[in-house]
Amino acid sequence: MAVRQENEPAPAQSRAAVRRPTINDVAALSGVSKSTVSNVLRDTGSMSEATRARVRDAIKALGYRPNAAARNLVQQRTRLIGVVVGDLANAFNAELVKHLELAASERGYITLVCNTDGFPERERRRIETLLEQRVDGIALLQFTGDRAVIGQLLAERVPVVMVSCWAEYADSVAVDDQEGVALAVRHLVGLGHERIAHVTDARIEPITRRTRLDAFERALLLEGLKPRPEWMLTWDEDADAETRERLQSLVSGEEAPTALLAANDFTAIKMMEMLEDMGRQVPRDVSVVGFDGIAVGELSRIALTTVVQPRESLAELGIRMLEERIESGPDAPSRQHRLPARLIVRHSTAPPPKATSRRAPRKRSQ
Amino acid sequence: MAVRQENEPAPAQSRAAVRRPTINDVAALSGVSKSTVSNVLRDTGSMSEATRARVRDAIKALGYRPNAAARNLVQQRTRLIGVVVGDLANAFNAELVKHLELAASERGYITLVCNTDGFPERERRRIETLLEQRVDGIALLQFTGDRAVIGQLLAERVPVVMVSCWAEYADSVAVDDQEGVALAVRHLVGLGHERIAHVTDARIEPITRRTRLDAFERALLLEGLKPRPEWMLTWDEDADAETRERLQSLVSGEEAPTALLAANDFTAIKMMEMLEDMGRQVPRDVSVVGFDGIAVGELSRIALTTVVQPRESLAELGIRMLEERIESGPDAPSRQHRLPARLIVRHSTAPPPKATSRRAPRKRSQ
DNA sequence: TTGAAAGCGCTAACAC
DNA sequence: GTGTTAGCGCTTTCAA
Repeated sequence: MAVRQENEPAPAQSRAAVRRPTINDVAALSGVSKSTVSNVLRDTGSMSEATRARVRDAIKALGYRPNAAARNLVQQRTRLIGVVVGDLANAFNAELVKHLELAASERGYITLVCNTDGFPERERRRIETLLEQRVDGIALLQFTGDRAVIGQLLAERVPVVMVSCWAEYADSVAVDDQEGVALAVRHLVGLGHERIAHVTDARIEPITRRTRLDAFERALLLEGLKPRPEWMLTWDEDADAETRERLQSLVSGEEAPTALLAANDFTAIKMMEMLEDMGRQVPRDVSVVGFDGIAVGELSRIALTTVVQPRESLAELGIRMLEERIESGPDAPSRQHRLPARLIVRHSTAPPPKATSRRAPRKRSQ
Repeated sequence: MAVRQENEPAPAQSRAAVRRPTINDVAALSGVSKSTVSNVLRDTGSMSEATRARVRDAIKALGYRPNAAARNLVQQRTRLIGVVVGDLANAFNAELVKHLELAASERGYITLVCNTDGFPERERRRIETLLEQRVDGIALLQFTGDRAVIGQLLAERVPVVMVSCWAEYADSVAVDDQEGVALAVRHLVGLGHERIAHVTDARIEPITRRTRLDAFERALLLEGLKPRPEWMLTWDEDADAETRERLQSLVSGEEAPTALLAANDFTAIKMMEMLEDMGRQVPRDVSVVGFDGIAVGELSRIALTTVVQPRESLAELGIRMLEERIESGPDAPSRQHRLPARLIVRHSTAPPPKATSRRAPRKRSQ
């Protein structure tokens, strides 16, 4: 091992990143001007086949690759888009990001993925970075953070699309929460459940949380059931014990709910776990329905009945909307889309333990 | 809806992305030269407090934000790093990417995430894009693709680090597969298992696959057990039925294995599903051990005994190695790290159904 | 302490 | 068909 002397100069190669050939090198080698090279690269202008061939050869010989920074600088667009996500480790988000990356890439965009872990400070810094990069647009996913940020972005006239969340004043694409929740409630009622509780997740973006909760109450009402405030739980990862306690007291009463509708799959699975810890079987004692349709739910040991969000379409449409926004500029009116939800019935739902009422099953146009 | 005339000029805002203030604007407003502004921004040089304040005010007043493309161009470095991953929807990868993003961002790098779905063509295009962006370095995760690509990158002298996979000639960081597998085997043998099968996944990067398989055989030998080639399965998502058949015949014989060691959690869980489809209980009839330590395994309904990879350390160290490579240039010798594995015993393992031998439990220095 | 000027690698308008 | 030229927004000498 050579010991480095105190004042020895740094080793040769150090960070002097290998010099890459530029368009000038190509021009010199092929004996044309750099605009001709540029024209060949971008397939514009017109030139003789011979010239084109010579340029192509030079490019290959040198291993030339255009420098995006230079192009960005002069074109004033980067074909970069930022994707801001709370938690990539969440399966739903990961799948969404994956499809966003695909859709973006098919349209010639590169994605910069930013994981904020829900910290507003981190989020602010990430967005700042994205703006320095002059991203052409930003996709906000399951945005749990400071909503002021959105307003600020809009004020800066940066193209923004909300994917799987919602803001009145910004382009948004999300699942039809209302219909999704209604599907779930109808399914449970169809099985004979009349006492249905709702469990939401503190980390769901507030507007979506509110929407799903409202949809839940409305759906109950439509089924002739009365929403009970004490049956609305919020699960908070940071206050696990508290949730457990509330759930415990909820299910141990005589008039305990026979079904739980969770605002997402993650929570649904958590609830299954908790219930079984407490000695309640799912679905024998309590039915559980989720929302999202993440892959884990398919496992036969989980077999979660759930409302599926069309992740691929959400991503696809989100990117399309973002691109349109980029094209049309900040003054075009904002657009919102709701995509249809779909119920998948598996084995976490069953009729309630004992029939608590004898009213005839209601026919509904599904 | 206004109908657009044939030769009408395009609408005003259209894609003429809002003009952002430049360093010149700041210089003009604060009455200094742009080099002074630059110095204030980068906190270099020396200037009077008054000047600094004036420049700061101008920056704030204009909402100025430096343009990364311009900086990249002149500095010949981008602080961008590419992360190439096969499948983000895979929980292990998603977590790794998440931690890579964090570690990178803490060091001032931005990550470009590329999902290849294992298609060599897509992978090649993505890497090409990364190189056009002049990323400072690339992290290859669970790299299943064309290994020629790595050689090519190395030949181009691009800083590369393999995270959770291995290449002799490139910087690599991975878990200690050998020790991990040994832990699992010892655990099973300790429970009394003597007939242990191995199931790998066709999508695991070949070298890792090989390493784990070899480690498995070696561990068996060390325990005085004989590896049986017919007990080495490969699960292939695209040939699900075939795997099922092989598994079926494997477990239906008289001398069937009483335990399965899978090369990753995903496969382990798949095997649990298949076994239970076939009417075998886990762990009553067959024990199953995984490898990775993904979150799903923690669910009480899954409760997978598994070898945990230290994802956070892998990511952290991977980024650090990449940065060092960026600093030291392509000629520094390559470095490899193995991180310790940890066994987590949950409820997918138990003693074999009937004691098949009475040999005394062996004491081992763990 | 500050400024002038060159130039990073490319595109695009225009000339020839 | 092909070349010339003027930047894009910044950093970085080097002078003043």
